[in-house]
Amino acid sequence: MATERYNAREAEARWQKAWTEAKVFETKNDDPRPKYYVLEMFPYPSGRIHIGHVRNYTMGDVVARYKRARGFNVLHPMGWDAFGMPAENAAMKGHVHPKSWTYDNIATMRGQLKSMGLSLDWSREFATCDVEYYTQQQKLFLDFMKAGLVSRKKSKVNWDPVDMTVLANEQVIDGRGWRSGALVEQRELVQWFLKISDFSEELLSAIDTLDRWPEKVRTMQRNWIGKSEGLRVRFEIDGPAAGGDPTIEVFTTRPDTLFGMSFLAISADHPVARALGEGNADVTAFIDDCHRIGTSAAALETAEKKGYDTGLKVRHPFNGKSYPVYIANFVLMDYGTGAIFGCPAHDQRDLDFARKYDLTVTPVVLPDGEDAGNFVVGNVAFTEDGKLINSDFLNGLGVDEAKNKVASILETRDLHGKPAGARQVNYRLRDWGISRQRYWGCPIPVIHCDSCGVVPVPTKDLPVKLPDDVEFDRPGNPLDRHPTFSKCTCPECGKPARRETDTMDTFVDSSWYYSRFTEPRAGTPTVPSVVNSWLPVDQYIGGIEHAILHLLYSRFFTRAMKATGHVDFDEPFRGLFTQGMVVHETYQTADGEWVSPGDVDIVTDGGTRKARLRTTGEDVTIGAIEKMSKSKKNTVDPNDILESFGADTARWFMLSDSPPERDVEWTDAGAQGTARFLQRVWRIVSETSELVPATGTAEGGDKLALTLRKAAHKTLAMVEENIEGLRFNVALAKIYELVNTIGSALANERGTLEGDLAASNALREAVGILVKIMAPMTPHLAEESWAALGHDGMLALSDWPVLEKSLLVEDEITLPVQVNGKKRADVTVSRTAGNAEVEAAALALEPVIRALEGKSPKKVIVVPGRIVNVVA
RNA sequence: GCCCCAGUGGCGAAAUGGUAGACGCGGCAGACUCAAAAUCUGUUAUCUGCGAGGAUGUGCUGGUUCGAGUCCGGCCUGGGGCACCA
Repeated sequence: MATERYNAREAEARWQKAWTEAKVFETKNDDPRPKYYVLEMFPYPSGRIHIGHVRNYTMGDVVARYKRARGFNVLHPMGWDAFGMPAENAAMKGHVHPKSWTYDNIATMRGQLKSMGLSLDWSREFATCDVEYYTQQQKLFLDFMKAGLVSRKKSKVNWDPVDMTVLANEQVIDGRGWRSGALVEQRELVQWFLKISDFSEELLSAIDTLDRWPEKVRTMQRNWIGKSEGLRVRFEIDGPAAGGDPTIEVFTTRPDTLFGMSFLAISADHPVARALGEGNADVTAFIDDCHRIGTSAAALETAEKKGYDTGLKVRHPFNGKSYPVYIANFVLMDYGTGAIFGCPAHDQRDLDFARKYDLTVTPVVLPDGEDAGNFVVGNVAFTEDGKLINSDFLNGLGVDEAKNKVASILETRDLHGKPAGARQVNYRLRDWGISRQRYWGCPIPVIHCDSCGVVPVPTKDLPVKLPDDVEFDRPGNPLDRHPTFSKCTCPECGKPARRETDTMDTFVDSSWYYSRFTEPRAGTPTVPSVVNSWLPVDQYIGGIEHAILHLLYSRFFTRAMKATGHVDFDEPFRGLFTQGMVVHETYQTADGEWVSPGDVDIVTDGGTRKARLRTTGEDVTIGAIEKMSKSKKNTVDPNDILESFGADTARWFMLSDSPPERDVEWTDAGAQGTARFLQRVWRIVSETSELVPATGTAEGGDKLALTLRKAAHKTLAMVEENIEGLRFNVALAKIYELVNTIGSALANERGTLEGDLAASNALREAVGILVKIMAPMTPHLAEESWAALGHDGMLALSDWPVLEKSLLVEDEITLPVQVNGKKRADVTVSRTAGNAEVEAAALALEPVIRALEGKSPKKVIVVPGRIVNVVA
């Protein structure tokens, strides 16, 4: 058969051009068909697309192309999450302006994405660093201010005392600044916040409505919001008050354990701690020590638990005893009241602390089945339910009863003019600090006036544009030292004033871009009628690493935009899918240098794989399969893949094998296998077009014709089901099976196919279905094949095949037969056979009789259409 | 440290509580070829057996069930997130 090989490079460029020229993927807002909005998380323009992008955008594209074929008006846009630190780092390192660095990167990456053949509406593209985009974002900010959703308060930052600059958490390594190596300090700055905590309850309860989100993401968000019901308890200071207030208030979810108290601990930032620190060098030293741990929760909680005994005592509300007050490095000022009471027997952290400082451990909750006389707590706290002991009037109660009793008493008792206790619902979720002391972000549009205070920039004066003439020759915020940026006049009184130099967290940019795509050039943030018709996003696809922050901020932002009239819906993402990462083997030379896969040859020597350095032939060690990272050099550049194999191979391979939510490993051998498979499909298409030139209708037929038709329609049904469920790897496996069926028919039944019209029409139908169901994954090959089969017009514009359900029904079914849960035989029965009939047939089988060893069955379980289990 | 997730052949994996290993990669054997590549066919969990077959097997461990990779309890290992990386 003189079939030419499929030339991916040539065909892909040709079809990409044809799609662009015909504007096939440009979406109209007034199209009457039902809408479908599919969106992948937009990329940060780091310079080159990453293999993870290839995977993410291929998945979205499969959905987009599939839904388009099924008759939807599909919106599938792309843009750039273009503000952020790397541009400034590049500016400091390479003397290139963040703006040109970013836009150059975008140009490169746009080209790479285009070569993937994604069905994107490029006419809607924007970058968040476009002045047009951040102007609208500034308008939103001003509207949020008006609506009372913005606040200013003091909050902590990591401060590098040598570079004199604020550091991001990732720039703090082992407590030191990444460039200077100086010990990082905490500083308090007055910063801008969005009041996400106003929506804590709403964001929590609405999680129940997100039924097309992964359960694990919903759980993570629930835990993050962290609703807890507890009691604020005020303890009287035993002796002179520090700082005026004669009491210290704690928040606890376990008021039932009050009688097990052995200390009270306050945060290093608690007003009492600060008051004690004044004029006391020891206290100050301890507080400074706490501040050096950093600001990240992970650092705080993995640090060794330390406390400082202040010498202060508090009086217990019930037993009248005094307990020591510690300043402790694990108590957070941001959560609750910044103070806790410690009950070591029933809280692990308190127990660790008590053991370290030799404090008493009194169990007050007795596990069921334990004896109060012998029960002791060792090094594991008991945190579950039980009966109260050693607790005076609470003895014998359950945990919940005891909590209620304590709350009822304390909320009616007076302590220095206020109730001694108050029930409170508390959330872990904190307000969203959006201030960044950096250049490459959206300027916060406010002005500071000595007379008028904080004044919003009037809308007519927007945008507050980032100046281009900035220098990165030293660390710190270039906006601060810019000669004119901060100089302005107060819009209210006209006196000289200062412009805010903080810019916004880049999470703000990504919290509403999905709405902007619906009308990306509008002079308002959104056009409500348009955005309300498109949103919510039907299918959002992105990395699991965004499970909490980005997705929660977006959910909040949508509500804030609703409150200010920009949108009229609550939840931005109806369906969410979180994909796994792309991983790769690592390679290391004998002296520990990491080696890139591109510099390594893999050889198989007697069944074992070995790796050699291509240049020198030196053996290198094959290491663990890990997340691709620059430091381990185990990255694969998608460009190489696209150039050597073509987009369809890259796309197909990214979808095959691994389930999309799991990590996937890129292997060269796998890519080659995919390329071979695509050539095989091309041969099948070519042979079919030569063999069956006429267009006939497939119907009826027997033997081969029926086999082919059944295989094609069964595959069609499975592919529909598995694309809808985003199980791409399974959909692909079913396509392989169809190709195997068609391939073996072409190889072994040539005579029938040439002589029997029913068979040849069935072949043609099967190949046509094959091409169409592959089109979402390998669109270029599918277009080329469609044309080769003699069709006019683009496949991208044609409909999905119509499923003939009658072909899915089988007359006979084969059921496995188990004896005591072990499979012993198969039984083939009519589809309509009743349970008694199936049972009789199963018991008559020779292997079943043998397995029963003469015993009579006690019970026979027949699950219709599934299985027979004989219990002996 | 806290929250969440994953673990199945040599490898990637499949499996509404119902035949564990579909499909692919790799390997092995064969066909075609002067030869190679490409292609095609067969085979491929482990142990045992000439074979029919039998036994074992889904990270470890205990449980629920007629039946558990799947559900529940306790562990182990790896990964993601932890509020200024995006």
